[in-house]
Amino acid sequence: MASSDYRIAQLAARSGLELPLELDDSLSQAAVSTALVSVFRGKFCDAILPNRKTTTFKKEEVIYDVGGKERTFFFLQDGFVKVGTITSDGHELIYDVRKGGDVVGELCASETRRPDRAVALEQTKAIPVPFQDVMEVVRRQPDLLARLVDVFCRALNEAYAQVNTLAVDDTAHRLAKVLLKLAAKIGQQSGPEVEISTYLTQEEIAQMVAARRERISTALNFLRRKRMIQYTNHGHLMLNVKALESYSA
Amino acid sequence: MASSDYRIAQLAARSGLELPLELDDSLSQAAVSTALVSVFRGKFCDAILPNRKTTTFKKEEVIYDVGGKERTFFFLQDGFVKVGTITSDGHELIYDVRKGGDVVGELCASETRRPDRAVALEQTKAIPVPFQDVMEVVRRQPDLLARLVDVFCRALNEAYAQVNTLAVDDTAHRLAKVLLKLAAKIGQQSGPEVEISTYLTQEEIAQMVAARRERISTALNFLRRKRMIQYTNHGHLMLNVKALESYSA
DNA sequence: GCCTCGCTGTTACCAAAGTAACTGACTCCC
DNA sequence: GGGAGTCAGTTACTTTGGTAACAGCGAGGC
Repeated sequence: MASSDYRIAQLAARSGLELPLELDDSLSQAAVSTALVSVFRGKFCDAILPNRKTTTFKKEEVIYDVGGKERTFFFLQDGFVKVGTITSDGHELIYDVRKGGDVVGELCASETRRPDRAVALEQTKAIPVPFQDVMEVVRRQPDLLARLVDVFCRALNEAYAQVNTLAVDDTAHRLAKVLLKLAAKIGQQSGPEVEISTYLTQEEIAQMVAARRERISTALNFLRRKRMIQYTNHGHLMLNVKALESYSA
Repeated sequence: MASSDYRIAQLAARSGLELPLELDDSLSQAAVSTALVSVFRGKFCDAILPNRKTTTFKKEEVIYDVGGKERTFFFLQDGFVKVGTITSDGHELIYDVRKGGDVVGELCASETRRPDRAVALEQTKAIPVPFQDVMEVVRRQPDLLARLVDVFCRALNEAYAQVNTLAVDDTAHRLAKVLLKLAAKIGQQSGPEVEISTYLTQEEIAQMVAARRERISTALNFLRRKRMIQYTNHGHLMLNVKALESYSA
């Protein structure tokens, strides 16, 4: 049903038809998942971060890049970062978005050349820590082991979730899932909705969904007509999390 | 060039045309990547496995399933296992294939309900070890930490590689990459080629490639006509690794 | 103010992949 | 030896998504 709606919307877009703006009858309470918050906060930071210097990255600045050989984790203090790679055909592909309290760069644990890259979406403060130091701290304080394992395991889970959605969902459903992930990770409650306060271009969203920008434009409009999201031209996204969840399920 | 060949092959298949069986002029030496062999062999096994009992799983038997709540790793002694999940639309999706010396079930480290499943492709011997015991051993022998991290990090790398290929490659290229992965993981050198000795149906290969079985049939035939692979009806795959690598690059 | 540039929205067209349906070959079991 | 079941190969048709091209809009610089 939802799927065939979207198909009709696509056809309508092509044929220039205007769709009625149906009011969604589920006036839902948005709820932000706290699934992936700040796994490294607390003890880990206390143990590893004192006496290290913070680096500040400007918006758009590359924190580390594909092919990099320095084996360092970055503990994000503040700001937002996109983690992804450059595909063989030269396009950017975004795996994940992380924020203050998260770590990035963990893939250097087994590779000598980084397969991924991280770029600041906003001005971001991060503390670089050599991988060896991380291991050393964990060896000395074995109760931190669970935290370290958790970081990898969550990332792995999410990566598989992405494989799943790429394997079965169409663009609109993938987009809904990406928006929900953003809500959980960088969204802030704003009345009944969740707001994404950092501005993302459709191109960037397309890189997260793994689809062309044009499709994203159509799909965002579709979700907006369905009252699952709101946005204006260069404005912020406001998400109706409950509606998106029921759509993407 | 290679891509447009495949397109022509598809059109030919539709129109009933027969293509000339071009001889591939690169008489290459196959080389099996040893990237992912047996990370947990050696010290880890010595430390964790003595005095535990082996479980034997028959071909097709489920080792653990989606939704399972037991938090155990399985150390594979012998045999071949597929790791994957059941998608929301009820189809199986295969993430990975593992063999004696590898571990499966590592995702239980952060989830309470397993998101994945593992099924024996052949008769398989495995030693179940509660996650807590794994952590305990690592705490006691911190030099094993690197091994544990490596297991997760490699899996994460591979998962991202899968996201990449799903995002950019067509079916034939994804298939070539899956075959190379199989060669590296469960292949055995056989003269100039690499043989996949466990029999996989096209349906199973389709679940690894995330495409319909019919596409796989067409794509396998395409690769066979190009002399990149050999196989007979219920027979084993023989891979020309070098040719596949140059195709999938 | 005007102009450029980057972002969004939309279209017509084409290529890739899913769907459904059927055929033939082989295996296993009675 | 016959029949059922499973797997591979192929096709016609439909749906989805990528391609290319362009128009409108708004912000910022000159």
